[in-house]
Amino acid sequence: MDEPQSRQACGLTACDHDERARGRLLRAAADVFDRKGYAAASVREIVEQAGITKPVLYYHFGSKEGMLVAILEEGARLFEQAVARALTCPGSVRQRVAALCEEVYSLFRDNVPAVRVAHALFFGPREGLPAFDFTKFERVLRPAITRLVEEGMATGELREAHPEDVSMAINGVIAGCTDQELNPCGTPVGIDGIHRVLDLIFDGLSATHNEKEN
Amino acid sequence: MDEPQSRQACGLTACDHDERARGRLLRAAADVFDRKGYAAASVREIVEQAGITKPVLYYHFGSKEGMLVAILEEGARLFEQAVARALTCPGSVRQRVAALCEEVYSLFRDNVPAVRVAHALFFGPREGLPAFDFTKFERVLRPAITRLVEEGMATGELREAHPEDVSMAINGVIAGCTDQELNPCGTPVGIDGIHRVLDLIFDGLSATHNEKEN
DNA sequence: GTCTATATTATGATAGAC
DNA sequence: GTCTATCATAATATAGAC
Repeated sequence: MDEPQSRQACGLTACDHDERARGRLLRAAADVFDRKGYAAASVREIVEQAGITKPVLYYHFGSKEGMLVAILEEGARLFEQAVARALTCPGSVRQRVAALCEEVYSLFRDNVPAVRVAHALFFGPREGLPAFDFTKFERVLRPAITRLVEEGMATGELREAHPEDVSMAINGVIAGCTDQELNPCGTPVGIDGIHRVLDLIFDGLSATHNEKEN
Repeated sequence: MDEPQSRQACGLTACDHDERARGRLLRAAADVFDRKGYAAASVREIVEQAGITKPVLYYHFGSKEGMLVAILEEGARLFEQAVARALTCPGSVRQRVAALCEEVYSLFRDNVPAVRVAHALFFGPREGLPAFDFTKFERVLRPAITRLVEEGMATGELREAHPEDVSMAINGVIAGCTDQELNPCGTPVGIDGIHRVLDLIFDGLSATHNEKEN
C-alpha cells in the first residue's frame, strides 16, 4: 500500500511534499486500522504516526472513512490483477488452480496489514461501515475458480461432480492457508505447503479410492 | 447464548428477575457486538435493547469488556463440547472427520451472532482487547483433527503424507464452509454440502489418479 | 497545504437515592 | 438490584491564520 494511482493535475508547487504526506498517511492508516481495528482507530493516532496534523488528513481524504476507502480500493485493484494473472497462465487446470492459489497467497502474504483490515471488515460487522463494495473480492475470486473447474470437467481432467462443491474444496485451501497466515498463533504455510495441500485434495486423502459417485 | 452456568448463591429475593435481566443483557450484547463490532458497540445501545439501564449492566458484568468475556467463555464451552462429542463418535476416520465437521458446522450455524463476534475478534486486531485466551478455539480444533489424521495413517486408511498437510486440507473444508456461512453474500452450505466436499477431497478432485508421492 | 485552537457530541463509567 | 443524573474524557471534524 504505497502511493497509488493518479492525482488530479499536480501543479507547480510542492508536489513531492504533497505526495509524501499522502503516502505516509496511507501507510500509517493501514497500520493503525490493522492494529486497533477501524472503529477503535483514532485519527489522532494516525496523524501522530504519520507525523502530520489532523487538517492534512481531512484535506486529502475528507474523513476517517475516506482513508479506509482509499486503502480498500488499492487492495481490490491488486487482488484483481493477481487473479487475472493466474487465469492467463498456461498449462492444465490443475496447474492453473495452483497458480491462482499461489498468486492470492503471495499477495496476502506481502500485504498482511491491508489484508487483515479488509478481512476484518469483510467478515466483521457491516453496520456503520463505509460505502465500499465488499463483495468485490468474492465476485472476483469465485468466478475465477468456477471457470477453471468447469473447464476441467469439460476436458475430463476433473472428476464429475457439482461444480460448486469442487469450487468450495479449492476455496477451502485458500481460506485455510489465509486463516493460517492471518491468525497470530498459526505457523505460515508457504508456497510449498499450498502445493502439497493441493496435491492432496486433487489426488485424494484416502489410501484406497472407493469412489462413490453422487 | 442464553443464561449460562452458575451464579453465586442466589438468595431469597427476586432471583428470577435477576436472571432474566442477565440473560436479556447477554443476548442483547451478543447482537449489538455482532452488528456493530465490539469497539463500535456502545453500552447505551446494549442497555436500550435489553430494556434496562446502565447501572444494571455494570452491576452484573462490571464493564463492557466483562460482557464480551462472558459471551466468549460460553462460546468456548459449547465449542469444546461439540469437538469432544465428535471424537467419541464410532466408525472410520473418514466418518469421524465428517462428524467433526458436522458438529462444528452445526454449532456455528446455530449461534451465528456469537460466532461472528468470536470470529471477528480472533482474526481481527488484538490491541485493546479483553484478557481472553483467543487461542482456545485453535487449541481445541487442531489437536482433534491431528489425532484423527494420525490414527488414519496408522491404520492405513489415509494416504501417507505430511500429517499437517492433511490436517490443513480438512481444516480448509471447515474454514471454507464457515466463511461461506458468516460472509453475508455467501449461500449456506448445509450438512449435505459439507459431506459432498469431504467426499471430494477424500477421493480426490482429479478424474485420473496420477499420484506423485512426495 | 499545513498549522493552532476549538466546537460538538458521544462515550464508558459512577454517585447516591430508593 | 435498579433507577436518575452526572462526571470526565476522548472522539470526529472544522474555523481561521499563514
